[in-house]
Amino acid sequence: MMRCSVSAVMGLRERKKLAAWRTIRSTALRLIDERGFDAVSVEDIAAEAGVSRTTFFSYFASKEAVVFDLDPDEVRQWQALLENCRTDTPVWEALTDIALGLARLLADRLPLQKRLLDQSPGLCRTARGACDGFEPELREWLGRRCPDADDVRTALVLNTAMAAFTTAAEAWNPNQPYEEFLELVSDCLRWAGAGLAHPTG
Amino acid sequence: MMRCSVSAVMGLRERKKLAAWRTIRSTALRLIDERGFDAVSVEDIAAEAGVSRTTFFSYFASKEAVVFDLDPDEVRQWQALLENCRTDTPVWEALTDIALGLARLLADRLPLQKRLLDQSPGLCRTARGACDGFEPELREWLGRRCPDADDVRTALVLNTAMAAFTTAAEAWNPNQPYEEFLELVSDCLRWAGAGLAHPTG
DNA sequence: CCGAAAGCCGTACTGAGTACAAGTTCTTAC
DNA sequence: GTAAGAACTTGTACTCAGTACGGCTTTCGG
Repeated sequence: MMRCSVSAVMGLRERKKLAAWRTIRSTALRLIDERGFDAVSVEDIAAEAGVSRTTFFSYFASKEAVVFDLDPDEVRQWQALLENCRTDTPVWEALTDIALGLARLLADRLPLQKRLLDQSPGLCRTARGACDGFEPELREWLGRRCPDADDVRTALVLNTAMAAFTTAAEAWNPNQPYEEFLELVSDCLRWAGAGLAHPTG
Repeated sequence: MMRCSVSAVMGLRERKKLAAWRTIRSTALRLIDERGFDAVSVEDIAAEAGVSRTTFFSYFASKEAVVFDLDPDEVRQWQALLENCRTDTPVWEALTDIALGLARLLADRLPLQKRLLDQSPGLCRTARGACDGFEPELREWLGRRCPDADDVRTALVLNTAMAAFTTAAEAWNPNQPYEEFLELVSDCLRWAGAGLAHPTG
């Protein structure tokens, strides 16, 4: 076991799985972009991607997941982002860095996601999905980072940071250059960090 | 039209509608409390309440709505809360007052809702529902209150306040006295208002 | 009391999500 | 290389939320 030839780096099975994942996802995004989220059924996606409906649901937990789930590569980057985080800076600064890192990580797909959210009412419910998917890992990270802190306070920090990120995502116009979004994220986190009871500074 | 006899205060039609609403709602909460959200179908609720499935959906937009929607009486109280808000205090203070007023308004049902959320995975997705339902009106209120403010900043204030409220609701144990929850709401809003970048104060 | 509006119900449909058994493809240990 | 077995795919069949609609009953206004 664990031979080191090229094909053993990632077995045929794994490679096929990743390829299927990407085919399904890109097919789904294309169709949804063309017709709108509600006008595309899972059936349509599966057929167009050349798999069965059953298989679609073995890759994605729901129809919405196909819009929001991360590519395995991106998952690795996201994990690296959390791991390589400086531990000598204040928590809020570290969180800001993570938020900006995440924003950069999502640069390819967020504009599309934003457009879909803006036009597809059926997707609004999960608007938070764009960011909520990262909550469990972030929570864990925060717990490791501040093991002695008050639970409520920690949760508040996390939820507020996510609210700031979401606010930036909502305010941003996907036709603007991505830099604008990064600045919005930065602004929102700075404001929330400084305290919203104070007048704008 | 517009006679002032007793029966004209609220026509028979309206009274029946309100009665039906309350019957459906209380039936639903009872069943869901007994068996869990996912183990109760809309069919069950409708049957037990003595109406048709169709009628259920004419009263509630979704199965989740029956858990979170406000009683018309509560809607009036909620609107009054927004209207009677002092305009001479800083926004964040006013928001804190509203949050506390809302918490008091929900005192009857929030413990039950919290219990349901804690145990019913199917409801988690809408966890925000407990508070998101108030967003549109709050947003409007904020817009009226600060017509000249930066849109992003305003949205951030709103989203952060809701995050604080949600954090309190998540942290609170429904078996604790309700006072604890009110204090949590107050704490979370105070912290967020003071700025999360600063150490606990 | 009569017409119009509002409300209720049964029926029938779409589409998401799950369960499962049978078939296919890859892996691995020999 | 091959055979046992794990992992993956697929079709089928089901449950349930949510929508559309036509017909019936109740209430309202005059």
